[in-house]
Amino acid sequence: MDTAQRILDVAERLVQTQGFNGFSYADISAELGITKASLHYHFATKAALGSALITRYCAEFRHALEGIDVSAADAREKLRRYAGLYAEVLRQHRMCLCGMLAADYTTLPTLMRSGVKEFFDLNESWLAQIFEEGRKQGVLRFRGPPLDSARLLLGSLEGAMLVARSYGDPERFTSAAQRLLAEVSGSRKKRAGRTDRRLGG
Amino acid sequence: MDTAQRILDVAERLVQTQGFNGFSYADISAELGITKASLHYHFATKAALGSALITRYCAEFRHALEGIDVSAADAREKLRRYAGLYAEVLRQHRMCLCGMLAADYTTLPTLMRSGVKEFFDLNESWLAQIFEEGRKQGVLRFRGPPLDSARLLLGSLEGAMLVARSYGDPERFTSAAQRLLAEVSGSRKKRAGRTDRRLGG
DNA sequence: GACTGCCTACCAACTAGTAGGGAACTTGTC
DNA sequence: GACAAGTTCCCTACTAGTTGGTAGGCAGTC
Repeated sequence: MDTAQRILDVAERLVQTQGFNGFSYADISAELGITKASLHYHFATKAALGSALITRYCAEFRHALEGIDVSAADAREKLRRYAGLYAEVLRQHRMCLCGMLAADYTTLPTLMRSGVKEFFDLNESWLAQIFEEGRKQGVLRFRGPPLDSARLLLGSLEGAMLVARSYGDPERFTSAAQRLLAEVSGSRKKRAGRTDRRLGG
Repeated sequence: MDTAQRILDVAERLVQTQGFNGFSYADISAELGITKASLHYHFATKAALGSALITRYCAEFRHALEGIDVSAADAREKLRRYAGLYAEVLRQHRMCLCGMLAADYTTLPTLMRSGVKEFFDLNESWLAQIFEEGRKQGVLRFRGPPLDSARLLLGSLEGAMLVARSYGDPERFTSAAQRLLAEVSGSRKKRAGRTDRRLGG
């Protein structure tokens, strides 16, 4: 039905798997059985398509974060669910859209660049809020300002995804994410042999 | 003088800043004042150029790691110097070559793919060794197998680079790296207000 | 009659890669 | 020292295919 959405769906997957310079209008055209000219009708330029991609991704992510906010028990659980969001993306053999675009950053049109930063800002401020909340509640123990922890977690998850995807091994990610959450949230309990509940499960 | 090396120098910078699909032979040609045909004389295909890039990068990195091995005092200092390697790359507004190629991974020729994994393997095994050594010496305290810590550190540094580069802010990286090293090496000392010695300084 | 959503048929610029030639240097032979 | 043969390294000129993008038309719908 909604052609614009179907175009975005395909383009999103292509960016997340091949990068912004790794696909062309012809790829989308072939997959959707629609001409390139029609693609240009919906998204005049590749830059416009890219910007629309970021806008939609940000909105969806914001929505997911709100979902976590209302349903997760405490800050620790929220962080686990947050990491689960990434795990789910990786399970589809994809990289985070904006993580991928961060790699292509210097070749991106200006509008897209600011979109990528907005995504990171969104994530950082949400995470910082969770860290602050967790500290107040006594569930999370960490050094320094909440924003520092937020940035560390965001960057580390993006990087863990990046490497894990090269090995085609999501387990690399989940294992790193679990350990990371433990470190960054100040969990000091002995967990001999015990495996944490699966991320996002 | 050595044209092949100059080609590799330019190509390396282009990959590290724009990605493997973000530059062409024409870019190198223009910068070096040499024709595309001459480029093809030295590196028959773009795949061959890419593979040579990885091989050289791995060799240089291996050399740098050996340098750290012989000159750094203890495991903790080695990790600091290791992070300093990344900080130096970022200071040149570049991404780690193989971190960048990890983003382009699915579009890469097979030979390059295995090269990227070899780079990560090299780093992981070196780091794992350092963690093991540090644990034995009692300088490093961490949970689980050394290889897990190695993977966590590698991925996190790559990710911190990726994000910091988008903001054009190396401080984002160094700050995350310091915190990361503290967490991952089990440093529990109070460091109120104190700023760690600059990474790689 | 205007708008939507698609089409055919283009375009110039660029992509990696090839064919073939020529100047400069090195090497072996007399 | 002279000469030929080979090698190295670059050139001009070209290819087929792809890139993002455009012009203009046409059927259906409001």
